[in-house]
Amino acid sequence: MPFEAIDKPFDFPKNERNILKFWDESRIFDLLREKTKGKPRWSFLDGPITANNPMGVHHAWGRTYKDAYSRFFAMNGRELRWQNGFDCQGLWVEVEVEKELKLQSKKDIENLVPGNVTASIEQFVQKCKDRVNHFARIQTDQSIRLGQWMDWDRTDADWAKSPDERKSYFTMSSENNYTIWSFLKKCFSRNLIYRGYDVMPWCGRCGVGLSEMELGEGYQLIEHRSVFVRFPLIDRPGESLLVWTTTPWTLSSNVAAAVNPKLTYVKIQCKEAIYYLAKGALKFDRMKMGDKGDDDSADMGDTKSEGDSQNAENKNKKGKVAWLPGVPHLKSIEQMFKEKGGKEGYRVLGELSGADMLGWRYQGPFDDLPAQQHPFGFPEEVAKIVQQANWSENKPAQAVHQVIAWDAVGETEGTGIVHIAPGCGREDFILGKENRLPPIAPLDDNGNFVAGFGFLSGQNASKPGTADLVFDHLKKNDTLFALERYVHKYPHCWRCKTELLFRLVDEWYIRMDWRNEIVQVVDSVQFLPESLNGRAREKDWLNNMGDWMISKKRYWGLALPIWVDEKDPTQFEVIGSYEELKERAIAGWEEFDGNTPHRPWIDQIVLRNPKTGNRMLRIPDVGNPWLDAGIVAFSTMNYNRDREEWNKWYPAEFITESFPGQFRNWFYALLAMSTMMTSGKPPFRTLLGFATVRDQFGNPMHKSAGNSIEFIAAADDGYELFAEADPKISTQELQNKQLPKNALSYREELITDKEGNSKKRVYAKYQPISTDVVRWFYCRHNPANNINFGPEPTDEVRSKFILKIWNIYSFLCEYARIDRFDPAHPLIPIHERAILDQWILSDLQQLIADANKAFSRYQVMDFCLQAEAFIDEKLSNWYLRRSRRRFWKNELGQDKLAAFQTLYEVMNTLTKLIAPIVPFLAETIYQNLRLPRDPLSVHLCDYPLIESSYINPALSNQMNALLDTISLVSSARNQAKIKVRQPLQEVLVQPGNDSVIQALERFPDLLLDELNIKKVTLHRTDAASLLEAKPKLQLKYAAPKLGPHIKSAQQELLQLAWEKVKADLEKGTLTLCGIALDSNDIAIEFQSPPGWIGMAGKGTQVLLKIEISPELEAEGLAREVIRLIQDLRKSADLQTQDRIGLFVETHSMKIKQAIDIHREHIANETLTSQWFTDLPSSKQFVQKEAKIDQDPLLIAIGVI
RNA sequence: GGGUGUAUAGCUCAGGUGGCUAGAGCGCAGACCUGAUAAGUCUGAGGUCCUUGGUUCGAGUCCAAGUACACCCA
Repeated sequence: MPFEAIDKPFDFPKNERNILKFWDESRIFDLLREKTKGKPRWSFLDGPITANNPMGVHHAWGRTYKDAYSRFFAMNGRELRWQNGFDCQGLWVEVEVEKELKLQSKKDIENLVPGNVTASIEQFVQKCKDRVNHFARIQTDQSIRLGQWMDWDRTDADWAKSPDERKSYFTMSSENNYTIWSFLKKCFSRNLIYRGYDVMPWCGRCGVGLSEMELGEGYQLIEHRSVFVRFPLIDRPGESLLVWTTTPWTLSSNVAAAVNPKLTYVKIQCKEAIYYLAKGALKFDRMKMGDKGDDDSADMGDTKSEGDSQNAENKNKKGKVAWLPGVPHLKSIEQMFKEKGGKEGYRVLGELSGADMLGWRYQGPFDDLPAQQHPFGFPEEVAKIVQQANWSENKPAQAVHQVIAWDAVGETEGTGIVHIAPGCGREDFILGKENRLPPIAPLDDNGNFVAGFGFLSGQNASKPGTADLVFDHLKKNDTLFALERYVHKYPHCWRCKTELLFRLVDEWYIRMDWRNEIVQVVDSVQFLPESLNGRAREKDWLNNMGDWMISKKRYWGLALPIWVDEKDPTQFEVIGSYEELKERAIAGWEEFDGNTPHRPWIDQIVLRNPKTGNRMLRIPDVGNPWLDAGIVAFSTMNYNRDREEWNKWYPAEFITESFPGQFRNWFYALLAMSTMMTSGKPPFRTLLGFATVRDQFGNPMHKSAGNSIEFIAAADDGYELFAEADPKISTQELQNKQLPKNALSYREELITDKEGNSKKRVYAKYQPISTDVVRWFYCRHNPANNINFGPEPTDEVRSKFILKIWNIYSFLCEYARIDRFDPAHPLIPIHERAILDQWILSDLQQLIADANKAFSRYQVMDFCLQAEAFIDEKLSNWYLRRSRRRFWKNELGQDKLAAFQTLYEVMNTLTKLIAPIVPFLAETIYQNLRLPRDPLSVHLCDYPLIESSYINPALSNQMNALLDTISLVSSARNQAKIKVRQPLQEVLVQPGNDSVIQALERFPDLLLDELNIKKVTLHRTDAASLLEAKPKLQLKYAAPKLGPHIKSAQQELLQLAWEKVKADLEKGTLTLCGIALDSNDIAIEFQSPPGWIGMAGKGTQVLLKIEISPELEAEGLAREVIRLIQDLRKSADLQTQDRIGLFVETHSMKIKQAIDIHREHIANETLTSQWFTDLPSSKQFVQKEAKIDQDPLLIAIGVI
């Protein structure tokens, strides 16, 4: 039976859980799939979520879009795949597993089973799989809680299956991995796969190289010690190059020194020694930025703010180097010479060009190390490659130290002579190759010195103690010139925050010289929202990106199917499938078969090189995880097993993901891989990007910042946020400034932070938000902008939308139940219903049209805002407010029935319109409204289409005109300071357009009731104006006609009498400064005449008579009395339909008389069935002392 | 260092092709309405439309330079 009573207050989160149960038990999702089976397809491709942690509220944004659009298209009768995806492989999982197992390094991983690397990796990989499965299941449950409909793995039996057999896709599945193999094979057969040697940023903790893109994410301003070193010149006894470096450990691997041949250098004598350095470097103020000659004196008076350097984040001010507080500012090099020279100071002996110095040979600071003495560089493996690739002469580094040319050398950083270590820096490496110098690569995977570096071997390069060892060594051989503390921006591992090192490594790449093919594909897909210019961004990335580095020296991930000839590292092959591997394997197949294509099992496989007959071994590297995610347009759509089926779903109609980063990540991988796999068919038609979730103050969300919110906390559990500060700050201040308001409770704690400072932390606890609120919150937002999420913004959405629609629904149920309204009753034809009914149904059709348009264009925000406006401005605030009395009537007559049928239809339709966005709320309302003949669930209904016979544009215009007019009159009332409760006699309206006239002729009652006025009189349009008129030029139209005469025309217009202007305009032309203008060119402003209250807007004028007769006053007083009684009824918790006994007592004759005159009216309004002449003594009665104006009034009521 | 974008009320944001006496929501203040409302209505306070120059009768809007921030790239 419809219209069950509704709990007050209503527990929305609990209700959502009940709805989930209902969907489950009644198999609603299955029924939907049955309903849409065989219908036209709408292909959605899910971008996989990283299965590494429980969901945060930020995950809900994209998942809400995915669900809302899926549900819409399903209601629209389209068939979907409903497949969710999990991203499983990669370093992020490994890092978390390492934390779990408390492992510090790759060495620890390989020693999990002591002494057995293979077994250790096997165990580690298994832990990674376990973690992925664990969190995939949690995310599945949480997504279900979000209301996301996908074909989920729900039962233990589902989760016991292999990833290949589950309903969601997993990038760790064998299918996914083998499909990537086939992609790599295609690349290989086009000769695009190569092995590259390069110096890369390297994280010694993770043991991986970082790509350029990862590098950018981890720059921090930190302090290092930099050093000035002397390189003694071999053919010039007593003379030295002066060299500066911020990475002392790289001096061990020095090979050359670079100068700029175009710069001028100076020869300086200080004490007995002679030094060479760049002329410009000598006196340069090293605290200034060196880029531009920026010596303008514009920063006068800036000294105060410069001195104010307590700011830890010392901003990079104009021309100033960013610096840390507490670190001494840098000395100039000249100052160092002065200090070293004592009384004698220093002398400049001469100048020379950098070009003159080229070829000078010098003695390196670490020439006695074995590493410096090994031909072709060091260590052995590197030397081998260098020799093979013919990058250098057959000499050790120590024998080739010399001055080389590099035009990037400047004189504003260091000494203008740059220490070059080709094994420790990217530019150094390139320079080394150009000059045929052998590289020395000092570090192993963990950032420790390898053997061959004497006392340095085994030391970690980024530990400060290592720098001390270097300094000691330099002091011992008397090459240390000066030490200093130095501040710079230095890259860190974005994942574990360790300082990065630069290291010579070999990695595998896909050459991307076929990027134009991808660009063409990009041209054929749609990027939304348009304001983001996604296509341009993607193209920009494609045109600027380097080759794609696909390898990582780790354990858990795609096993790159590359096998290299054991004896000739230049020969390698890519394997494209399981079958091919089986065919080619000459050893290890038995160990491998039956396992997933992962390490360590795959590592056992040995192939034979058909060209050389040598054995081929797999490279130990795993793949870039974007390969995993980029292949899913194939691996999840049956590309390998059923090409015909794949063709039906490819390309996807729609994808949506958070865009920061994805133009170079998932979007890129998807586009690139699809281009390669299909020779140019796009993987999707429309891409919807959306921005980033912030906290409600606009700050990034971080667990450590206390402002992040877990998804399940927002949905069900409630959540705590915290802010912290110095204990001296009062708790109150923290609450006011740094925490959102409206918390349920607060608590505070004293803590000690990492630096050992004691801090006060204040926690604020909030109630759960409920997922419908979260979903509407996201959908109503512009996807191009970041969204600020928190208790206050979500509260706003709750009251603005969820509660508003809920209250209308609750009103409908309450009265429908009282009146036993039967929705199955034959419908009253629309033209026989009240004007309000016709109007709201007409405007509802517009909303239906807007909804269909917005959803099918992937602009759901437009619909949400229109729905909010419809519900608030039209339905709640006008239709229902003006219709309430129709529902209060005693008997169920035609008009009341029409009102019920109308409100029922509006609510029923609205429910379907919003169902894709707020599925729980919609289902709840629908279930309480539906008839037995209706579909079992709102989600099994068809999405509403417009009913054209309901559409009545003229009526909409009239109603808008009426609302405008009402707004004018109530503004006038407000100005006159007469409450609406006080009836007034008359309002005059001079209409500005036909809609106002029609409205006031058709339905004046709406205006009179709303404004509590007895009579409205239409003032003739052609009569004299009600208000005093002031004509002004409408510049938008008049200006082009008047041109330079505008000012004089304005003057002339001021002089003219209004009657004359009006008469001229009615004739058609008004001439100013000899130029003909028409009525469009003139705007008219109005002022009310003295003694009247008037308003004007949109051409309409209203004039309100404010005289109050004794009759009107009595009526007003009666209404005051009614309101007071109603208040009392409400505060006494009476039921709406309870009948009461009433006692009223006052000394005011006016009020007494008003009550007597309106006795019957008061009784009707307040459901009074018995008037008491004495104060009833019964306990059932409640009483209240009230006041009308200054007169006291005693009221008592009780249920009878 | 290069590219792109943004800069409007305390906060979040609107403001095609120049006509603006610059708007909305939230927040704030006052009044009002209310037996669906956890709401709503009306009014008010609050802006150097980032800065400086230019084009124009007229610039939030167009142009140039600068500053700050964001994103992308190196």
